Amino acid sequence: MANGNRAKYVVMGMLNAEPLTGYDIKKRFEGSIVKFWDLSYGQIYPILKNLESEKLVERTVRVNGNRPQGKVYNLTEKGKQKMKEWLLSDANETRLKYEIFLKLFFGSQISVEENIGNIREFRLKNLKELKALEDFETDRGEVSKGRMDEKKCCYLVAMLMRDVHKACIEWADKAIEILEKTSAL
Amino acid sequence: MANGNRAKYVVMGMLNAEPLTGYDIKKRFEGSIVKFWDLSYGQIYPILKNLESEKLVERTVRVNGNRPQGKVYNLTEKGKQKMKEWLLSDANETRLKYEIFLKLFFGSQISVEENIGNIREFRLKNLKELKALEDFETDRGEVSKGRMDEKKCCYLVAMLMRDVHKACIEWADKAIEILEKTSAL
DNA sequence: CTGGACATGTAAATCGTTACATGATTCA
DNA sequence: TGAATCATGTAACGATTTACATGTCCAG
Repeated sequence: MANGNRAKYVVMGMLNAEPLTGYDIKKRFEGSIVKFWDLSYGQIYPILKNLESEKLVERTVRVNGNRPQGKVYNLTEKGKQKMKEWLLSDANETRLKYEIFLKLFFGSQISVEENIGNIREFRLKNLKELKALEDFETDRGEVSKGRMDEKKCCYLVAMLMRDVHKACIEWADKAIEILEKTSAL
Repeated sequence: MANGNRAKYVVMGMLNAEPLTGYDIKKRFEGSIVKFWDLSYGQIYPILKNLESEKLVERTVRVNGNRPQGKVYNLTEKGKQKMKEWLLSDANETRLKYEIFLKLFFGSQISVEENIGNIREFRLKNLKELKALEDFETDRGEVSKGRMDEKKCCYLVAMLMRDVHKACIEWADKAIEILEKTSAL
């Protein structure tokens, strides 16, 4: 397993919250905080088929009026178990993989000014991501005894993302300052 | 091009600094700050073949004594041009893709204590990465007029990585505190 | 003379994206 | 009636990993 089959668990995690069609799953990413984990239909439908054959999900038919309209999947007990196992397994890969690292690493192949340009762009993108996060930052979730409600989960994820983007922006400011000194020398 | 052919540019970037064999390229990642961008032989050799057919690299033979020993590649003028183009192109993807996001996002499916466990592990891994960075943090590079020397590049990358890992650790402390309050309620 | 580092590659499998094909329903 | 949205899927390609196969050179 190259990277631990994350896509599979994204699907299962979503189905654990509520029964959904493949189409629904795709749509759930829009406006979601985990939109960067977006799956394509080319992944979703085969995964659903696969999960069904493993009896990790069950298929029912969504009825609208008297017509069938969509295959709705929901997580079985076995599926819930598998999902929990994954949630409790070791999270791998804490390493960062920003393209800016690579460009900066090879930065001696371009001028200082050009490097500053790249950093400015990196800063700008982080700023945009930060702004996009604002919607998620407000609701801390209920203070419910011993339970993790979904809002609290979302809040914590948003908080981490915000902090990382902020750190990147602050770094960019420092880096530009250092390089401008070099440049002005 | 799904993600802009980064692997190709990693190879070219390395060859721009010095002529190397495929084997050398692989070894260059060990102990390097961009070790997370490690390529497999299954990628390196086909890429090298490909770059040669595009005349972006040239092959010579490394001679050791009087025996040939390894195919050494170096970047052609055309290759340097391509590399520069990439360095000046828009860096895409500033989004973070930590597995912890996903686990936290689905965190309502496990207990608060289990979530705290995951966060603690995330914290620990960031701490390890931080320590591994210490070697790179020292040398700021020469203050050379208008040029980006390799040490400065390395220093800036290390600085960014360090800042991000620090932000993650600080977030983890805050998050654990919040969750412990919930738990103790 | 043997194990480890040097060195080059291929095959298979997995993972993921993009583009395409198809068709039903809904609403203006 | 035509566009948008709902809905399901496949095919082709591209990226990446893992495992395998092969062989040389050098030091102890």
